[in-house]
Amino acid sequence: MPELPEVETVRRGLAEVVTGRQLKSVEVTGTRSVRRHRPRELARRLEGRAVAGLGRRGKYLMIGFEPPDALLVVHLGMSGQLLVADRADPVPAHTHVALGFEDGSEVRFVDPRTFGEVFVTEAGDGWRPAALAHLGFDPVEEPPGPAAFARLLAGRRTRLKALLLDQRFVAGLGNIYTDEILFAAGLRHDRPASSLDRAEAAALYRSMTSILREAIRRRGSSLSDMQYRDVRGRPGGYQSRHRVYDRRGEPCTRCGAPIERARAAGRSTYFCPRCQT
DNA sequence: GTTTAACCCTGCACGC
DNA sequence: TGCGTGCAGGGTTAAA
Repeated sequence: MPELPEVETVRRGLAEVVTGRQLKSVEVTGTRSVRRHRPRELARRLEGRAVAGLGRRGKYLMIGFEPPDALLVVHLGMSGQLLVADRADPVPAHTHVALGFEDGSEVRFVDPRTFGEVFVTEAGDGWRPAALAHLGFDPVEEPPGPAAFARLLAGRRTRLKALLLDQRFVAGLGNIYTDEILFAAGLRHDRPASSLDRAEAAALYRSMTSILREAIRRRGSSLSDMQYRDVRGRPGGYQSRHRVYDRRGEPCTRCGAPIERARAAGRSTYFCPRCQT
């Protein structure tokens, strides 16, 4: 399931391929993926325009068009992929949107579970569209700093796992990276956010920023066949660095205690019962 | 304000 | 081998 590091990897891969290219056609074959629009609306608003650049806010990918006042926003949901192909290549199952460029290349939005979506919106100031105004800070693009982060935690009684998953608080974390971040910080998922002292808040902030940067460096996490792939269909490499996620019963890499699984914020949650307090 | 559950959907693991 | 069942998860919404 693509989270911030995976979306960032897709953004970088896509930027290399489509920046400056003119969009020739938009073909919509899966209406659920473009549920905010009528099927022809994407084509009407974007065809004939050139790609100005790529951006990202949390798990949302933004393709900006010239003149810079329209954005094609993509959320990959659970199973979404953006794949670069040649127009002549066979079209994979569950391809819902195809962006055709003037040079014959194609960007395909493939999404078996259809939790993802694609929509077009006004760019707004500095690529901050109103449609994404609900998002909290992006921990890679706009890290608030440890002191401000501690202040954000202070007023919240919510448990840490639920808070980190809340896109209105911090944008880009999902189930995998919240568990990895909490382990690295030595904090349990069910600690109320407001119970952290200054050192714990700082540790959480450091873990969050450093794990995300390292995961981006390793091009994200891919856990199984269905899972995330980059724009060329290649898996990421960060899964080998997972210390707790999907490791129930395996020994903690730090203390040897078996990793446990619990239900938190409606999600499977993996943690070390000894290292995380 | 916070928490829980349901919903959308498909592939896959599992038990029989 | 084949079938049915339950689970997985991101985001939104409703209910508690």
